[in-house]
Amino acid sequence: MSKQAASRTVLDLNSDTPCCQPLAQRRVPAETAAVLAPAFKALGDPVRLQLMSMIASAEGGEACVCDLTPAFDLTGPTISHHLRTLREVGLVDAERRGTWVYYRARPAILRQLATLLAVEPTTTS
Amino acid sequence: MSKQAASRTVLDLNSDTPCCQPLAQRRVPAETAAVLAPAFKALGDPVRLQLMSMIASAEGGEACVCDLTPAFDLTGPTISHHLRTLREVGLVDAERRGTWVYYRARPAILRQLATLLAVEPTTTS
DNA sequence: TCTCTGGTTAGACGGGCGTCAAGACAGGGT
DNA sequence: ACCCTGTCTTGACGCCCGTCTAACCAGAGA
Repeated sequence: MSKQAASRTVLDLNSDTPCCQPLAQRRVPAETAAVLAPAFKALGDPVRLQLMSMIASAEGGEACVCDLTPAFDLTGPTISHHLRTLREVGLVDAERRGTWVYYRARPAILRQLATLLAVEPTTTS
Repeated sequence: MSKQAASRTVLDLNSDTPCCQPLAQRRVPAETAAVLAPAFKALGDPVRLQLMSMIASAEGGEACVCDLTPAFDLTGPTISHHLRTLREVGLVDAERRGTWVYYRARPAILRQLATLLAVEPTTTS
C-alpha cells in the first residue's frame, strides 16, 4: 500500500468484513450488485481466470509477469491489459521491484465473492 | 483426484462432486477455465446478479418471471434475455407451469464456483 | 374456436471488450 | 552516458453484449 494503489475506490471489497450475505439467502440489493458484478465480470474471461489462479497459487503469493506472459499464446500487451482489469476491480495488486513487476492476489475480495456464492450444504433438493 | 477429470469434453458443472480445487491452491487448467469463465461472466452483470439472487433466495426455491420483471426498470424481453443467459450457463433452470414460467436456481454449480473462489481462512496476512 | 395475457424470439443499434502492432517508459548493465 | 531488456500505454479494429421495438408462441377463459 505504498504507491497510489488502484485509485479506483473499490469500496470495502478489500476488507475482511463480509460485505453481504450469501446470494441465496437474501436478495442482493442493486448497489451491492453494481459493485460486485465487475469482479465477476473480470473473472468471466478464461485468460483472466487462469491469470488469477496463477497469481493466487504462486509461490510466495506473488507472480512475475515474466512468468505469466509465456503461459499464454497472447502478446505481452494483451496480458498486461488483462492484468490491469484484474487490478482495477481489486482482485490483484501490482508492485514493481527493479526490472520486473510482481502481481499479488487479494484474498479478501476473493472471500467476499466466495461468501456471496455460498450455498447451504443441505438445501431441500 | 488427478487432472484427468478435466479431460472431459464438458465438465459436469451440475454435479455435486467438486470439479476443481480452489483457485488459490492449484493453477486452474485452460479447459476448466474455459468452462467456468462463462458462469462468472453471466454473473458479471448487475441485473443478472440480482436475478440470480432473487431466484436463489425465493420462497420455495423458485421465482416467477412475473415477479422478476417488475423489479427492474427494463423491458420484458431484456429480462428474458438475461434469464436465458443464466440458463445457458446452467445457473438456473426454467419450467413452464400453466400460464407462468418459473425459474429455479441450481445450487450445484453455485457450489462449484464458491469452491473455486475459496481461500484459506488464515493464509499469511 | 377466438381472444387475451404472459413470455420468448427476431432483428437492430450503440457501446464496450479482447486483441494486436507500435510507441513510450523504467531500470540495469556495460 | 548509452543501450538493452522488460513492461506498460496508446490507438485501432472486429466482435460481442445489453437494450430496445416488433412480432411470434403458449395457455387460460369464455
